[in-house]
Amino acid sequence: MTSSHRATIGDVARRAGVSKATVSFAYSGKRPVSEGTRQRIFESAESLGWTASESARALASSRTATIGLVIARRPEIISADPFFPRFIAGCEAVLAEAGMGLLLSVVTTEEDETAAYTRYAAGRVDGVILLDIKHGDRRPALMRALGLPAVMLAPTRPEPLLEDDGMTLPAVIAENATAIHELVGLLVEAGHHRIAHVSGPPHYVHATERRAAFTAAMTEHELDPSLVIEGDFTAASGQARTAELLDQVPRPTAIVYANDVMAVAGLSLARSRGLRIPEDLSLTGFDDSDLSGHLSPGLTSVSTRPDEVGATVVRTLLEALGGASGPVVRVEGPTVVLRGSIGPPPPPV
Amino acid sequence: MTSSHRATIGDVARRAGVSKATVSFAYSGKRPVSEGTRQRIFESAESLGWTASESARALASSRTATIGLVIARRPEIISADPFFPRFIAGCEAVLAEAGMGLLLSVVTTEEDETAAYTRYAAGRVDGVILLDIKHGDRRPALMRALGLPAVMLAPTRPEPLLEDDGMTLPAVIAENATAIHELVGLLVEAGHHRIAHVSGPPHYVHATERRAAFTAAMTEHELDPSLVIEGDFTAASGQARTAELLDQVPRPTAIVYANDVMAVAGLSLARSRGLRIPEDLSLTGFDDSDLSGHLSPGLTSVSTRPDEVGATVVRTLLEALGGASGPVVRVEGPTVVLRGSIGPPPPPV
DNA sequence: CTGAAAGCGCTTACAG
DNA sequence: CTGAAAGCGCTTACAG
Repeated sequence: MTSSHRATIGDVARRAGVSKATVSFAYSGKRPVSEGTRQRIFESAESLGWTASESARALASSRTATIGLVIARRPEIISADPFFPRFIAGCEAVLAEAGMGLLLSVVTTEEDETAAYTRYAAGRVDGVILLDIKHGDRRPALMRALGLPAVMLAPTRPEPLLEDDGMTLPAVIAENATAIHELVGLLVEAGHHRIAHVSGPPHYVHATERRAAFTAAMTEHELDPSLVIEGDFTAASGQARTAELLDQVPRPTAIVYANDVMAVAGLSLARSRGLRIPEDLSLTGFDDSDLSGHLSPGLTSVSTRPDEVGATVVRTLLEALGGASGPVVRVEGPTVVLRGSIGPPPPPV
Repeated sequence: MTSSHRATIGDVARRAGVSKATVSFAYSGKRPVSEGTRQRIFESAESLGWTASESARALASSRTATIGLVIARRPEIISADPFFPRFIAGCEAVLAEAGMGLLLSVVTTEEDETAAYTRYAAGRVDGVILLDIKHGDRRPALMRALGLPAVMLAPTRPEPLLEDDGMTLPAVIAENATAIHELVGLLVEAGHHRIAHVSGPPHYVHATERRAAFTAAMTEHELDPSLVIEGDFTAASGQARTAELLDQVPRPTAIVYANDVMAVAGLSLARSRGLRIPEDLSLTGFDDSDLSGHLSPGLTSVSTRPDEVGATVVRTLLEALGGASGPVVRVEGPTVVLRGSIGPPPPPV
């Protein structure tokens, strides 16, 4: 209140009658400070409304207290995916506790993606989170070139991501295969034989993992595993691929979708063709969006706990920044959420 | 390549045979630099792989080149709202061009919200974007207390947001009323009389604006404007409120929802009760989510161009940071997207 | 058109 | 338990 400008550590030190170093140590705890001195410092800081300048701290300590996240998807697809907001909320919970922040970019081209990481590497973040890992993903190499610490989230440790020298990036593994196996098992148990899968885009590791799990599960049950058709996670593809499947003779009695949006679009299309859900057709989604639980009937889906995943990813990154070498953490698998969209198949004609 | 550590402006200056000042000016353009010198500087920088440290730049120039966005909603609701990802993408487009970044927080309590803004104010951002303005919103006062420049996005300039001294925050106005009027007009034209509205939570200015527009439009057409029922933007409320409306005798022949998710949940419920869309019931949403266009039938909705809104908001904030005083920018209103979910009402019984 | 130097507000060895 | 001082890597008056 004495000055119209923002207080600095010097103002606090002067008012408390100590050195700037002592003020700094009182807050960081990196050196013991006597109780009385601490009190005076905190009081001075409070009455001056002082908080340390993050810019100055960043320059002096070479730590930005910020991590970066670059999402490389079309905005429409992000908005259809309940994963991101929950994931980010999970990240934030851990970051806020550590007094850190999240720098976010949404990009659509590889060029913009590289530009974003490059800007991040210019002293903007301490490390980054790599999502949506692709087969042969170029980002691990880019991270190394930029000297940017990173942790990746992937359904399995993808072999092509091993770096040149054999070192691997820290990773959080969140597998999806088990849930797909469970879904197929439930449908088989209910009596289904012709089960189809609408997959995600094959360049994503998580999409091919779900697809491979579907094929494996069908094979295990000695059913035809070839009813797989490629979607791209959009509502448009859910609608179009479902139309193709429903045109087949005989048509599938159940469809396992790689995400909820495609499933909801498919469900709507099936209904518009006069099919009853689940009497004529069973459907399952993936991601457990808020909408799925409140459709009529509800959409059976898979909850992936994105908030826990986000929290774990950030914790892993912070450990890696702290010097822990290449930890690989596995988070608990997703769980199936059973709702009214599945039932026994219709009686054969 | 000569050193294993990151190059600094000093390294570049030495290699190019100039002073650090000249390197700085060659990049900022704030002082003329001869063409030959520029070339040598850029070459030196490139061969050293130098980019200016953002931390140092921030400290020296008192500009963080970062803006902040705090979203105070439950993650489930964010994920149901196609607005945010597109809005953020729109922000990014402008920010990236300016070499700036976006710091994002997702919070659920007022306490965490305040904490987030407080951290931002500690030299983390140059300014913030205020979304989801509420009646009597406390944030303008908070921004002033923290000395944090801000721009707000609101459907109208809300009077309670005038600051104490009569100064107002810069604002971007994106009104929704016109589109609601249009929707009601379309339904009336098709022959509907009993039209209901499922609103958003009344503390939001944008929710009450849509609601008020509905009431006004109904009154204009000399129809009963009282069929308004309060939702909260979640699928659950869309389902529950629709159930209540369908239980009324006589029941409404058309429902105008304040967002798409509620409309989709409502549509699904109506169908599960054996109602045909649009023969028995017409429905409209708001936001134009990717899903809406690919349901069968499609959901008539309102496109709000969130990307343009985001870009405009950022431009307005950057102008304000540049010294322009309290600009108020109006962005083009949203447009109705007509799809199969509306038609003539069923013949009276 | 260019340079030498102060300064941004912290952190952290060094010294006591 | 505490202080004086150097240093983080830039930007920007001041001077020529």
